[in-house]
Amino acid sequence: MAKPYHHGDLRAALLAAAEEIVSRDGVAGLTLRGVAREVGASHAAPKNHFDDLTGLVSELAAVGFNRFADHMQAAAARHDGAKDRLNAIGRAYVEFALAEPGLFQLMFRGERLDKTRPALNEAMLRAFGTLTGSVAATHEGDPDAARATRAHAARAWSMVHGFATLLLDDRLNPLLDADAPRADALALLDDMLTLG
Amino acid sequence: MAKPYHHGDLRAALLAAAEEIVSRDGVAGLTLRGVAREVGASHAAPKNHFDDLTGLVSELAAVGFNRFADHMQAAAARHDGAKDRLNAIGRAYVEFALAEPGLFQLMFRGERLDKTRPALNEAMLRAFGTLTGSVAATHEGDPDAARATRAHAARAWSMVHGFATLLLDDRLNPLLDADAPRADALALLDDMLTLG
DNA sequence: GCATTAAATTGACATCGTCAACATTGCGAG
DNA sequence: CTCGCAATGTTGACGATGTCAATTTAATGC
Repeated sequence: MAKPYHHGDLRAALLAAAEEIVSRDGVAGLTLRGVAREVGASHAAPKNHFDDLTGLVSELAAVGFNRFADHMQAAAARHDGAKDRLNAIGRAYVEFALAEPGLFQLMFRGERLDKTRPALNEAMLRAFGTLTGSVAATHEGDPDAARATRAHAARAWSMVHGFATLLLDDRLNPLLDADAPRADALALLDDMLTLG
Repeated sequence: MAKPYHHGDLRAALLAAAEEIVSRDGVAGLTLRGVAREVGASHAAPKNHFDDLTGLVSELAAVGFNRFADHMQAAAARHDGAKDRLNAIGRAYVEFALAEPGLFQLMFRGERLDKTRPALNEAMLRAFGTLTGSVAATHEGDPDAARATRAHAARAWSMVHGFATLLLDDRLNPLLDADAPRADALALLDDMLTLG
């Protein structure tokens, strides 16, 4: 699908422009007319490919979640053992948020996200599935695994997500080295993950 | 300050209306003209008390953070022992987010927040101070307390914040009982906090 | 009592999302 | 091959929003 016609592939161009804008101006700077302007199209052009702003944001979020899942899976593949893998995934979670803060925030901006869109729903399942699946692997052979697994998954997920979120919002500064907050954040994350 | 004149106390009325709107329509429904309309003032009336939308949001966030701090401190006061207190604060953190989802999300919407406003800055310090301070209390007498305390604080904070955030965004549903997700969430939180 | 200053209103402007009407292009049926 | 149709894009309009400048109204201080 999405063969060239008038423009070439306007849909892809719009998505690329949207990502560029989000990375440059943050999620608040993302506007339907802005992306259209950036690719030299008319202000209502996006309507044909995405229905409205929610549609564009949701499709871009889907792209983000797929890249997010890729990043975590690649990190997991580089480690052996259930526990090491889980920690690697957690680190990848935060690394992604730091590498693409605008995109990450967009992916978790609930108000302008239509999670029923197939692309987004599927990408979310993929991303979160790699995380929770990795937790389940640390409970192999556990008799009453269900409850403990659930709690562990929720804790690991909440921990890295909260850390990433607070970090991007400059809320952890009181806990970080003022000279190199970015690098210190990853050191702090490692301390958290290996805390016992 | 803020004695009555034309309206009575328009500043307080605007803040109350803003909170009402946020709680009813969510943070996306909060608009300068909307709050002015709600109190029967002209559309530019808020400009005199808050400079712009960022100002209004920041002042409302300050109110929220103070209430947030109160809620956590009250919960802490109801328990004895450093560890019980910390868990109680964590529960209060999530309870607050569930009780006032709109306000909580507004308080953590970085883009429209001016953290240099004295009221907001002070309220944030108060809220986060009770949490991190409570963590420090669990490390009394620890020789090399500094590093471990920092990691514990970051972990506790990230955990409850991530949990609250994911919960409000309907992202934890795969882990929750579909029949009573709200109640199950608090049970899951308790499992997380007492995990070992 | 009066002037100064704070508080509030009015009107305007640019931008945004969205919609309806219209134009253009590409594609396939005959 | 061509002609009609549906997919793509464009234009113009509407209401809503944030913000600003100019103006009016009321309270406060001397």
